[in-house]
This record gives sequence, structure tokens and C-alpha cells, in this order.
Amino acid sequence: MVNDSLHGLVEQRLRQVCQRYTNGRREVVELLARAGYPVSIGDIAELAPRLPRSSAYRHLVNLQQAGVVRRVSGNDEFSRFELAEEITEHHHHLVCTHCGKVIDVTPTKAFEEAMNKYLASLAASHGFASDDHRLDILGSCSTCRAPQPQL
Amino acid sequence: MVNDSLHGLVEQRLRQVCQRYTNGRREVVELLARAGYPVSIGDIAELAPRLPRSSAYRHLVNLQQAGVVRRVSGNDEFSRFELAEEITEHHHHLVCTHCGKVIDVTPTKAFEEAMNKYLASLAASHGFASDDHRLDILGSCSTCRAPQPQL
DNA sequence: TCCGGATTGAGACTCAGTCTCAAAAGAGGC
DNA sequence: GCCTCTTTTGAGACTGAGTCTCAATCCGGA
Repeated sequence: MVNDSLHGLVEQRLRQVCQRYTNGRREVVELLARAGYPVSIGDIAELAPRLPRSSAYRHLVNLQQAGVVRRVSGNDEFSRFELAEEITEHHHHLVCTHCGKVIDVTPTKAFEEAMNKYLASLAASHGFASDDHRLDILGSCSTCRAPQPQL
Repeated sequence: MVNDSLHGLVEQRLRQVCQRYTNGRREVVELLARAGYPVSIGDIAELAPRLPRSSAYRHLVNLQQAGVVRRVSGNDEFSRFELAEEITEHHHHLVCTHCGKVIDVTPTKAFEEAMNKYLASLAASHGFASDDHRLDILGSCSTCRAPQPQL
């Protein structure tokens, strides 16, 4: 999952905006790639305790500018970060409204195509040009449903 | 738009959780209904300058507990609030990635049904029970596109 | 090796959002 | 109307995510 082509791609993207691919940035990218789900700043502090908070935020901002990382808003008040879809692949999120857990899910191509087509016309009817979409499925994960099987 | 049936419904909902429909809460509900788009705490401070911030937040929490209001996360870091869909109607958001503007859009019934069906099975395949979904269309509004017609 | 610009760490700062507590407002009984 | 008890409200202190600043460090090129 965390392979060389990922790092090559990230480095290239950073170079395009005149930035180096330093150890700190590499650490953040590896962490995001390994996690495989949108991580909060708390997760980062836990997974990379030696990385100062100010540096973590700065790396995330830089990587966002380079189009490598995107910010995701969950169900709670704080933001989470994940690798951009151009780096991984287009996906949506399953959000547990009880524990806040977020899981990535990849939709079928057919569904995406139908949705894109529909959304473009919906947007156009309101004077919008649609570039992208963001779809979150809200529900309860298996762990949170376990104690009450009849939810 | 801001009619008596709305207030009746809200009062009923509040009563169900043993709370009164006071002037402060009424003010917040009217403000949300009049706005017609998800408002941030900054918008509230602007639209109801006499309402203390702590009270505004408390009202929003109470109204959320009563199922009258829901929290929406936009493209930026802070939360926005809108009347719950049970009060208004199910809708999605057109989000302008340039100016942050959010517009409500109502999808067709056919589209919603197809999507719900698909999302339920997608969620189930990951052990989730899906209750609801949240779909934002990201793009650029007519105003932001105006200076560069070839976007 | 030296220089200049990019990057980093530490910590102060900002401000959205929460919490506390005393004052005010309501509901109900007399 | 008056008293009592509970709920609501306003003011402001507090918390913590996220930003900003600045001096120290790193790195590429000459």
C-alpha cells in the first residue's frame, strides 16, 4: 500500500509547487497511506507522537496545496485528513453517528456515472458548474449496534 | 415560509423532550427558517446581534436534541446549522468551492429512491446499517464563474 | 565552504465552542 | 397577587483545535 510510486507521485506534486519532499512530509504521507481512513489531528498525534503539532498542520496545508491531501469534515466538530482521490481512488465515506468512525467505500462505476450525470444537471439548473461531489452514508457500525441487536 | 405550523411542530418536538418553546429558541428557529441555507454561528451573530453566543449555542443544542435542527459541516472549518429535514424536506447542498456559498437543492424522488437502495446495500456489505446520507455537490457558482467564462 | 532560501520546532496567540453560576422568567399551587 | 420550585438565560471564564511568529536548522547550488 505504501509503495515507491506513491512517494514518487507526491514528490512530483510538491516540486510543481516548489516544495521539497522532506522527512516530516514523508512521515505524514506514510501515516495517511497506512491509516487508509480519514485521520484527525488527534490520530496523528497518537500515530506520530514525535511530530510537533504545528509541523503536522503545516505539512497538511502544504500537501493540500500540492493536491496530495484533502480535508474531510466528519460528523463531529474537528477536521480529518486523507490522501486525495487522485492519489488513491474516488470513494465515499461510511460514518458511524454513534462512535464517529469513518470507513472508506468505493462505489461501482455504473453508480458513479449515473450520479455524476444527474448531479451535473441538478447543479446546472441552479447556475452551478459541478466539479466533484462528496457523499457520506450515515449509520451505525457493527460494533455500535452489537449491544442492541434490535436497532 | 415562516408559518404557524412550523412553530407548532417545533413546540411539540420540544415538549416531547420536556422543554419550553421560549422567545430565544423561537428567534433561532425563525432565523434558520428565514435563511433557507445552513447558517454559521457568525451568520447568527450578524442576523441576531442581541442574542448572546452562549445562548445561541445552547438553543442550537436543545433544538438538535428535539430533532428540529441539524448540524452541517461545510467546506471550511466551522459548523453550520439548518432546520432538520423532517421539518423542511430532504435536500442536498451545492457548495461553491470558491466563495463558500451553500445552496439547498431538492433531488427527484426517483433519484433518491435509487440512491437509498444502492447505499443501503453498500453500507450492509461493510457491516453498517445506513440511516441517512449527506450529498454535497462541489463546484463554482455563477457569480464566481462570471469573470472567467472558460473555466 | 559559504550563502540564501526553504523547512522546522517551540510556543504564543486566536477564536469557535463549552461550561459554570447567579439572575430572571415561568408554571403551578395557595 | 404572592410564594416556591424548576427551567431558562446572560455574562464571562475556560478549553482546545488550528494559526502565526520567529529563531534555529537544513539543503541545494555556486
